[in-house]
Amino acid sequence: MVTLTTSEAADRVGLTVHAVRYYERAGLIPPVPRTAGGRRAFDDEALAWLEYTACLRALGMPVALIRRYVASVTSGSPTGAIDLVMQEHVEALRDRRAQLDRYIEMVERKVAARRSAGR
Amino acid sequence: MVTLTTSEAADRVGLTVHAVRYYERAGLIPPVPRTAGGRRAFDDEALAWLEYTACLRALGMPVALIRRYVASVTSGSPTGAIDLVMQEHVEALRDRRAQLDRYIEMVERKVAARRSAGR
DNA sequence: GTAGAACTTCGAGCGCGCTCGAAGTCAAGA
DNA sequence: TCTTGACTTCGAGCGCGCTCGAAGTTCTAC
Repeated sequence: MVTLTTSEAADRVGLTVHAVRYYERAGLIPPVPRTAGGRRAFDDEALAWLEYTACLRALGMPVALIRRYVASVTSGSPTGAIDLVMQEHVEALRDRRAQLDRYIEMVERKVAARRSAGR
Repeated sequence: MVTLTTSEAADRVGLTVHAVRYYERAGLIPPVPRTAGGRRAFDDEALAWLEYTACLRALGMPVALIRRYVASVTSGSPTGAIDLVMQEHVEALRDRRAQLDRYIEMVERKVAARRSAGR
């Protein structure tokens, strides 16, 4: 089994080592397997979690919500409540996308107007 | 000329009065016209600025950048540099939208997978 | 065996973007 | 005129999400 060190994993997902450690400490990813010497050894699963969490953060999902999600999944909680939360997040993302479309158009018009007005 | 008070303007664009005052103080909007008593009286132009700035903030444009933009426009600076910055921001928005699309799909797959796996 | 790099934990600090409270001023209604 | 309440400035405080430094440990190369 190939494993990665903290810095390798951080590079892989585009985070700093500090951020990666913070993610584990803050419960944004499940505990990462360790070597005999106590160092993190990211296996495929740990890396997948890290990637997924990095994605959720990039989407603007709050740390507290990701923490709840991770806790729910790792505890094997049978309630579907957290999935509902995720579903809602996806809905919110769609809204945000639509809003983004409108905003892009608005900013473009502004820029174009200023350009045609001779700066 | 119809003008709005701070709280009316704030309601209109979905900000708090504190945030509106902060925006002016921080140079995110040009100085707002005042009544004889020193109170803000938002005319159409001031309101348009407020709406636009609120939009830019919602898009994630940093306060410092908006400040530069506002300073550039209000000073009538002839350089097109700030427009370039805005153009770059629009490009960044497009990238972000594309990323958002990918992420939405990714999260959806995850949610669907957990659902079909019986929670 | 030892130097040095890379890792570890812990806790403090920081930048952003507001947010709020204090203390005072202004405006509209009774 | 007086009350009520929304407005004003100013500066401090705060929550989030890292970020960094200190002090110590472990791994790797020589």
